Amino acid sequence: MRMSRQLGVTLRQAPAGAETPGHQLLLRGAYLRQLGQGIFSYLPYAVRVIRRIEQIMREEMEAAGGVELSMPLAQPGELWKRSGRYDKIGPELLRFSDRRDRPMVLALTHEEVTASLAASEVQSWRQLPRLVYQIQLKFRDDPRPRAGLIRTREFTMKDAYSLDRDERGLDLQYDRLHQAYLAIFARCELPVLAVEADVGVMGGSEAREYMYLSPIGEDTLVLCDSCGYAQNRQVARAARPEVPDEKPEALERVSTPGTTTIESLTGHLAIPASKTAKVVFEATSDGRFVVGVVRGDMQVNETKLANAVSAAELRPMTADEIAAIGCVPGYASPIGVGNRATVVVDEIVAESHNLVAGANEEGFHLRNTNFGRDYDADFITDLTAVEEGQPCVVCRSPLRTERGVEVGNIFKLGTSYADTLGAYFLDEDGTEKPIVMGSYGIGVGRLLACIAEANHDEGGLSWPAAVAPFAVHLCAIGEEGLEAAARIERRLQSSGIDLLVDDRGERPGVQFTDAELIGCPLLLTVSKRSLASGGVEAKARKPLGAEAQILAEEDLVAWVRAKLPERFASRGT
RNA sequence: CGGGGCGUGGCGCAGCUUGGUUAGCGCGCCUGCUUUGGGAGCAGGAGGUCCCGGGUUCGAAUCCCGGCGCCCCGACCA
Repeated sequence: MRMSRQLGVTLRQAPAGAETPGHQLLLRGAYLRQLGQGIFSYLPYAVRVIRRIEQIMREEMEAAGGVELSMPLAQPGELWKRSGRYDKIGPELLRFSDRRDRPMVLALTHEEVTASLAASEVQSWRQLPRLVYQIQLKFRDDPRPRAGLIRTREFTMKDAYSLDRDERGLDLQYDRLHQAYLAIFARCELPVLAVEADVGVMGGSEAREYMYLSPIGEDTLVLCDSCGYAQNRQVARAARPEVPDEKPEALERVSTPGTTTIESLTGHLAIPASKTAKVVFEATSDGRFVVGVVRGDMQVNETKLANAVSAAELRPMTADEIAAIGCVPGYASPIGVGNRATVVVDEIVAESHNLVAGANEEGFHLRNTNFGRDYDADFITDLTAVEEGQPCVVCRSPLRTERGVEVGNIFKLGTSYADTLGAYFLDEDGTEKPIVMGSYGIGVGRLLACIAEANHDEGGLSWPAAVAPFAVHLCAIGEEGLEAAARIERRLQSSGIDLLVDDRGERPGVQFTDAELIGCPLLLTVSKRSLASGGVEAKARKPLGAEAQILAEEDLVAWVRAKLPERFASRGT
């Protein structure tokens, strides 16, 4: 590509609002422009990086047995009503009407269409297993896009769906996709950590997320350095503390004026927070009230609470709603709530004796509350949020937390989509069974953004060879340089080497700084001076400021191929 | 959705508190001359509904009201 034909100019200063280094450099380097909140145009350089990433994904998906197809972005709302997600998913699902006033949605993922295709195409166990994938736009009307491409509303995703006869088949594909994903990220040179994750609105039984560790990440990961335990904080567990073995004592009402927090309560009664219980009030989107109870020294993990009551999402209850179930904020407990709310008690609380809890009366608490005697629960489960330093559930070493960006995920979906959308097949034994599905996604733009975050220096971007927009950036300086550059361009291109030629006639300094900013792995300079010394100045982008060597034009192709083996070797070729 | 911030030529910003001549600066852009290996110099020039709508006023970028857009924190989330 000739730089003189490029649409988009490099910027000396990043537009205000670009916060992360990667986002700033993608804007400055003329890769990216923002059109609206969470909506971006990809300029020619970015498109080339995306093509490289997508090619890697295609190769690895094909190697995993996948076949590529393409499913629509705009879909009938009816389909989503059948799966139940039309009502389950909130405003992130963009809904609109077509000209005949029929409900439509922009897909934020493609389980429904896949199941619908499976229903019509798969009749026999002989047609299973299958793995389909696509690289497709998605739209998710996110309440808060951020950090450039890290979180957008419109985004391209490589999504794949597995279809199997049974759980065993799903397990096999799930493991195969895990390996494929590790291969994709490795080839993109993005370090990722696979962590166990919550299944969320996707439904299903098991999920894993691929995390690029970075402070700009929005997920908190719980890690154990000694045994390798790694889970998203949404599902992570710590080892449970010892619960003292006590005999239940008699319930006692005590005056505790002005103690609406655990801190003030423990101070007033001179007891540790671990001898108290506290309560959170949440409501589900279908109107159920939920009371969660954890020990006073612990925090509620909302994801766990939502999962306990099979709710897609929770919102805090209003003061009126709390009063309606007989509770008093600050002096609350599940005692007396009865069936006015779903009570979920953390397992540690359920095992503990004689905790101090609210009396549901302004200014009063109760000593010696005991689960089972004084109140009951609809569910007993782990509700606690893991904190840094707590002992690992596996090996009891202190846990560490870290931020991460989720660049990919894999889900075992099970049969829920097949059941709701009628995707059944006739098994070998003559019985009709639902197809067992898995779902596997990688955000293409987010992956590009993470690679940019992970690969830059003071000079600008510095792409891994496998995904760089061009293998070579050639600066043509002066009349002699331009003439030689045309020759070099023909020579490299005829050998299958893609290059960006800076033929703008800018001053050398401008060309050099732009070359470093754009970040192609190999930098060539041709000029009157270099020609006089015998050819072309050549050096790698990394490390910044490396000494260049002079190469004869006829040696360039061999040099490039030797420097970038990963770019010219693709899987299976 | 709650809290905070911002909106002035392509980009970055000043001006607004205390209303008052032609709305400024840096970068970029155009023309000419000089220069030509690390973001050139000189000279000349183009380019602005000061986010939008209302209001106050003799007069609004500036004050008031309403709206829109974007960013950050939180809630939420592939």
